[in-house]
Amino acid sequence: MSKNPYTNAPPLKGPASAKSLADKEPLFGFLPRKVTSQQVQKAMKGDHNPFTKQPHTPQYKKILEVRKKLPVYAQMNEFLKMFSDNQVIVMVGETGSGKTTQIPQFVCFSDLPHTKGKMVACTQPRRVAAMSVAKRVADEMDVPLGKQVGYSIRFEDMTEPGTTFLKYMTDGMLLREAMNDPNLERYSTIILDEAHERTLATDILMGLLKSLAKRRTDLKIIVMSATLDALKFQKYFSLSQSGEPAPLLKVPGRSHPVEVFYTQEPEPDYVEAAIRTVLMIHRAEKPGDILLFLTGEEEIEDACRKIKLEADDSMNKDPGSVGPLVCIPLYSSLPPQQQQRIFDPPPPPRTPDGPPGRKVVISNNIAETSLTIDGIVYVVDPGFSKQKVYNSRIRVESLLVSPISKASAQQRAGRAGRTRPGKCFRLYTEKDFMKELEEQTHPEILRSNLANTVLELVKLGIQDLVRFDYVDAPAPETLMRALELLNYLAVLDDEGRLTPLGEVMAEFPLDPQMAKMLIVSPEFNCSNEILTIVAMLSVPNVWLRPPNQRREADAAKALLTVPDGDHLTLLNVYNSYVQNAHDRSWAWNNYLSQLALAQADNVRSQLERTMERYEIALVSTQDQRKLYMNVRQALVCGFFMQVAHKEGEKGAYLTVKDNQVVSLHPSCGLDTQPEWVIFNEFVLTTKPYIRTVTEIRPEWLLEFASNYYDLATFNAGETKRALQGVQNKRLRKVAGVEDANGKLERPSKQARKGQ
DNA sequence: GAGCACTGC
Repeated sequence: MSKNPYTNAPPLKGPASAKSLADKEPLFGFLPRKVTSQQVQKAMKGDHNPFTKQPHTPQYKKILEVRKKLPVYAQMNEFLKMFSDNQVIVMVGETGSGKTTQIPQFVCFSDLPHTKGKMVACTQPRRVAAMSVAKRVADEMDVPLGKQVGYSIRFEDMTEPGTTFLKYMTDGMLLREAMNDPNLERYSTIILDEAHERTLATDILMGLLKSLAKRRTDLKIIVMSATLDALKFQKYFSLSQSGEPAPLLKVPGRSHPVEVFYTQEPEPDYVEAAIRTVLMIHRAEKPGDILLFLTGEEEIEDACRKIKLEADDSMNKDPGSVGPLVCIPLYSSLPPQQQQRIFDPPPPPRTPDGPPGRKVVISNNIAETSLTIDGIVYVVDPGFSKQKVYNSRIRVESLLVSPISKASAQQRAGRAGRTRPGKCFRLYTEKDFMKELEEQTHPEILRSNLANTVLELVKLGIQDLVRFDYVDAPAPETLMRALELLNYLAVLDDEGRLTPLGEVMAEFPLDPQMAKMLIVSPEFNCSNEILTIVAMLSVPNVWLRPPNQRREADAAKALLTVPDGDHLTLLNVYNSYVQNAHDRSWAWNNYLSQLALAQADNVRSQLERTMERYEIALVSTQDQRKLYMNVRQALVCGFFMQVAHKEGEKGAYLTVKDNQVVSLHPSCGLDTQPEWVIFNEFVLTTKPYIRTVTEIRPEWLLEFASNYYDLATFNAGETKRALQGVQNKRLRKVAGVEDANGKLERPSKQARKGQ
């Protein structure tokens, strides 16, 4: 009251009064990791920032009052005691408990990282979360974002070395850091948040931290999770000899009750049932917005149209009792401006005293974790989502509509209770919920191609991949497949150690095939172009195709298409974008996503910086015909395991060695059906397709990937016969050379010879 | 002649 909060110098009244000591040294008497909640609360109450010693801004105390109401705040003492006594803690807290914002701050007060030149890290699975939580916590701690509190995500490091002591970051970013600093020396405490999501990066980090905890007994670890699968983490992090599980701190959530309804019988058509349920809610339930979960873009857009039609119809028939309804689709490939529509208020009644309007958001899983929509009172949950599955036999990741887990269903229901009590309509029976749904969604590590992960693990110094202490161990076959790929790419030697090439490859945030072709591309005088292609392949689809302008979009695409292959088309698109000065309207007029192109630009410069660091030259070839030839050869050096051979005349292709029957994807721009093609992606939709396809010559396979194209390892068949013919011709041509097999590790000489 | 669950480096 007596002090002007805007003054910089606090008035010092009595020379040695307790008050002035608290101002000058708010953390006086704090013993690292032995701090009590009384001490912390006293320091928080003071007029000066305990970490900067600056006077607090006026809003600080207002925010503090809000923080005090969070459930986790009441457990500060319990937490600090547990933090003092243990190296590893597991915490569970439902949404609204405040754990993500408060626990890292409690840790800072106890750990005092700034006094020892260390940091507290808190990981998040998503970039937006890392950014927005850091901003909130900076406000709460009354410091500018990027100073004492900061965040670190790909493309953006909002931290100040020497100043930042609380850092929010993506899990992938911490994993990257671990590759160059296996002991994570700069951190005194590491908090893994949202561990229940079981992202690949969080799973690997848990394994690393478990072993690091034994080497660095000074490192504290906190695993935070939303659901009740805490016991698994507690047992996993049981570090003591006695095998006692890590201690658990439970924090209650703060949300409103949600009443759950099930169907009496299983629904044969969940989309139809979902539409019916939404309309039923609209007619019969009190005001409040609806969230409907479906699986993909097409399903969502389709349902939107049908609901709109039916709702308009029913309002026109019965304007006295049915209000207007707006349908808002939500999925990530929507332009941001359209995604913003989910925050629009519901429509007003048609007449001043008519029935109120309602908003229904129809979303895929993005609304389950990544985005929260306030005002949702009703959730309609058909119980399905698209999930990634990995088939190690044919090395293909695909998306499959599958039943969700119980944990997912609970998360979805919870979306109805964020602002007031709500209702959740599950379009399956209670018996199915109890008996058929898995407890948890399978962790990503069990559903992915692990080529990249294995490369990361080897780079992290893990020698025995099979015996690495995974929270959930992947199938040995999946690991073998990954090792096989890395071996053919010459990333690993026969002892499973990184080759010098592998060392460099691991530095690139790319799949191994792409990293390989980028690194060898200077040998083909086209690293400038391969860099562009790699960047374009690393971002979402750049082609826009609005449903009512398909013909125009296809025509625009045809103008940019290079008939030799889709990879070269991507190169052409990027170059045209740059020639047109990165112009937004140029992109728009050509039915291209400016957002994706800008992202490609960003990725390209990041990769270029890494190339510079490892002195990988950026070179090009002037003659376009020669250039395209060189680019296609470089593609072979990375993607020789993704080749298909035309069989017969009907347009069927057979993938090399795996012998999968595939077709060229309709988006493919090739003007003929070449005998040999290299592809970026195998997609399994209505049938198996290969996407982003470029013509190659079979002799390049024998020349640049002789290990893989050792014909003795091929099953008899059309592909082998064709390759045999090419090989015989080559042998005749280079008569006098005893061994025509090139060395995979040294494509350079082979390549130069070919020019 | 068909997509594109979502993240992350």
